[in-house]
Amino acid sequence: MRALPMVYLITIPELLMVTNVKEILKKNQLSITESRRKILQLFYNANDALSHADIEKLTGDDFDRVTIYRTLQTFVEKGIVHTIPTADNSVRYALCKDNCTEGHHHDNHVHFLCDECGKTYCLDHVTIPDIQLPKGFHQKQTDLVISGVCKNCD
Amino acid sequence: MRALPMVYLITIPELLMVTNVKEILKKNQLSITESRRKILQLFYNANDALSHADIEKLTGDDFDRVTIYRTLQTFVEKGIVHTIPTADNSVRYALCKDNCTEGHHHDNHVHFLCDECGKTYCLDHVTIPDIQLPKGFHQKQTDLVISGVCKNCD
DNA sequence: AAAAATTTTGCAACAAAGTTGCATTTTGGT
DNA sequence: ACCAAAATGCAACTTTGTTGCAAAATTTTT
Ligand SMILES: [Mn+2]
Ligand SMILES: [Mn+2]
Ligand SMILES: [Zn+2]
Ligand SMILES: [Zn+2]
Repeated sequence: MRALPMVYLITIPELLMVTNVKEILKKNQLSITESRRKILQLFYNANDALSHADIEKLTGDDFDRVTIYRTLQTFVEKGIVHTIPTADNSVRYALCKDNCTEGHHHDNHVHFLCDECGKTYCLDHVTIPDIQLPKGFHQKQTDLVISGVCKNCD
Repeated sequence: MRALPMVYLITIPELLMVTNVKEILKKNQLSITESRRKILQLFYNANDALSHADIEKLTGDDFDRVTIYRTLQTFVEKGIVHTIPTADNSVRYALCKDNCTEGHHHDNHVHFLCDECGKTYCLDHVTIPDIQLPKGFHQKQTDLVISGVCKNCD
């Protein structure tokens, strides 16, 4: 009989992670509530963007739908997460990695949507090129979303 | 008393325009119905993109909401109009000017959304630059939407 | 540590947006 | 004019998002 493969179970001390999230909330002058802690933690655990529906599923019935809407809105306002518009009309949210501040986002990176697995990626190192607009048009925000097949579904 | 300003009223013969729209429907192997004719005509009259809500207002209660949804869906499938994703999660539709065919769109131009007047422009002459994606990612569709202040609201 | 002030949450009610099934009407072809 | 196929209208339903307000939780003050 062959030996079973060795499995290393690494447990990350929750206290550390929670503290981390707490610090971020404090830094942004937000009161520490269960919903904000848990939802922000979800973003740190996920490696892709989350929709409102995703969060609703992941949190079960811990929180009311309205609370999730308001929490996401707050995070966007504070520059903690940014929104990603999609062609199918369902906004996703992802952590801001650039130093975004209250009311001012700097996430000028490209977003990728996989048609296969549905994942939304922040391509943090792919920046949006400058676009020359016709006379009279003044640019404030630019969203570049590419869809196709991701590296996992390749 | 000053003379009133001269007003030139130009009436465009409806028959001509309708025929034009009819031809486009025929070319796309779609049966000529009142809703398709009227909605397609709306797009030819408008110089900016239209949302489902816009069309609902413009057509009054001529058609059911569901018919408008289905008509737009058909137009998109046939390559007559293309969708424009927006940050506020409301899809707009605009005529395809490139030679798009059934199931294959080629509208790789930039879209502009005015924060002031809410208009959506197809910047047909501003093309989306090529984006170099990380290994393993395969590009199918690209949407570049810029928001700000348009030339009219400047 | 307790009380007061402020903020956040959950609930209910509502509005807007979109989908589906099916009977009726309209369209295109003979 | 007739028939088959396609499109429409209607009803019912789901999903998504918003608002007001009382209750609960958090922060600040004492
Ligand atoms: Mn991003
Ligand atoms: Mn366009
Ligand atoms: Zn994928
Ligand atoms: Zn404008």
